[in-house]
Amino acid sequence: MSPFDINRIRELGPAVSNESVEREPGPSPCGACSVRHLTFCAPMAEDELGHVSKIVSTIELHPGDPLFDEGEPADSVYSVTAGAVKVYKLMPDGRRQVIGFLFSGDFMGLAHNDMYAYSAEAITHSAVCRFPRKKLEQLLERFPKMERRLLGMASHELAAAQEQMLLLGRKTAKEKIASFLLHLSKRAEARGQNPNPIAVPMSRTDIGDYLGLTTETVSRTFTQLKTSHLISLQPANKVELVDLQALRDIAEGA
Amino acid sequence: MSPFDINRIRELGPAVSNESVEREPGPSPCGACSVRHLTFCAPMAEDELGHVSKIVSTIELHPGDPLFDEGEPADSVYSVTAGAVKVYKLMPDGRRQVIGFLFSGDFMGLAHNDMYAYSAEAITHSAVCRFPRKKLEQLLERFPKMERRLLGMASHELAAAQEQMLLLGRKTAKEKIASFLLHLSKRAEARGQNPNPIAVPMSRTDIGDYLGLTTETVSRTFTQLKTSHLISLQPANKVELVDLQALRDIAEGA
DNA sequence: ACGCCGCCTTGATCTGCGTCAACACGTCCA
DNA sequence: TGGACGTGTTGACGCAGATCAAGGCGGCGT
Repeated sequence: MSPFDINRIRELGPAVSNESVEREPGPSPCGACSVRHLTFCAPMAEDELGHVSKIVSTIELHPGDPLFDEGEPADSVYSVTAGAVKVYKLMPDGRRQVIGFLFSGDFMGLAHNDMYAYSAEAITHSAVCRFPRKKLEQLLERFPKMERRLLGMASHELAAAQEQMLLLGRKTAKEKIASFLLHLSKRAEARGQNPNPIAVPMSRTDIGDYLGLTTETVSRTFTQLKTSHLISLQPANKVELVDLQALRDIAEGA
Repeated sequence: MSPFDINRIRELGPAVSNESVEREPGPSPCGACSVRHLTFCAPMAEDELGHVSKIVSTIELHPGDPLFDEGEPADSVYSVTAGAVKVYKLMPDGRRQVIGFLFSGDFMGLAHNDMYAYSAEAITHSAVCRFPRKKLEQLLERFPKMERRLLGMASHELAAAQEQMLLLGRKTAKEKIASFLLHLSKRAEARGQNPNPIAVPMSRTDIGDYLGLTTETVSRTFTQLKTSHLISLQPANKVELVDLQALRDIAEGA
């Protein structure tokens, strides 16, 4: 699991160093960001790539750092290049709904009007790429095919959101937790990370706010799954999915 | 009161008839469909419009008629031109989550892969416009700006889905119902219909499956709001929002 | 006109999860 | 070294909403 084997692309734009690459689990803004440009816009011709790399900048975030808040003018779109970020909505009395957890390769900030629809905050030490909206739009003007890629990503997001509605509206606590773990595993695999002892970097409270549960219920359900030998809790916030099929059965409500 | 009782599904082929304009609140496939093309793709040049009208066909649906099922190959995108349609997901044991209610001007079927992510079924006597995916894609090739419109619509959908997550995960039954009624009202207004005594064409069961509640709780909450003089239930499934501000306060959890 | 059938409403009871509370454990810093 | 703090776990109890059950009502077909 070597984080980023750079070589892929060298940044042409500002704030670029073609040598500085961290191989750590920690963020590696530049290298990872390059990789992300590819993911974000791939496949992309050389000239396109040049244009894209000129408009981005990398931001490093520490655990708990806010990136933007719901209601702020949405002047940028972001792509996560390392770490984990949560996006959430708040009610006036403080009730919180986590809309999603973002990892390397995920994007956020596509707003249908001019304001962010949610707040974003780093969970772990993270790095994100910033795409100023104005410049991104100019780029879309120039390379209309990028819109299809964006549309594809938005559709994907939409399908995920609808799946989450089913979870929030109709699943039990146990089904929610099982679905959540399987989802995390699938996404880790998709991004080339170890899908089985999965990293679970977010707190019980965050998980609860994502699944429509309290931290106590999350905790109890974890121990229940552990006691039934479906999962095993490991050090460093890792969770091993011991009986995948049983978890799948539970997640689907079978 | 059956505005039209013609043959069930009447495919209108390439030509959009420009004369048949209905004046009824009931569905009006041809006229409305034309209008919808405009909405779907507006603003659109004359030649574009010509192209679009060549690829669509109109389908008439009666209450309870299915349009497509989750898991089917997604060969078409649909735009509702009259009536009301629900889209929903099912769990193996029959639990149901209604993902959304669609009215005139709404579209569905944007799938991120090749299968529909949900099932669609008419609630009232309805009409929808069918856009074969293949032909739509050719059109997108020819008129890339349409993709921006589609992207805008998808982003809008996404924001709505995220708002619904907050509702499903964190709101009480009363807050859910109040939010739902206000949402219906806003959408009726957006489409130029009466926003106050609002039409509520879907059943209590559908509402419950949309809000993550049972029909009994939906019913009880309606009577509770009625008893508190916040709403008034009128004949023909109409609901009057008597105290808008109080409803808004409840919906926001204030 | 009648009876059937869906949908809605209402009541009684049950329960999954929330709430409140206590405590264990690790980390940080004085 | 100790204590304050944040995070996680566990227990006891309560409640919002689910479940079970019983009508009411209106539309529709014969």
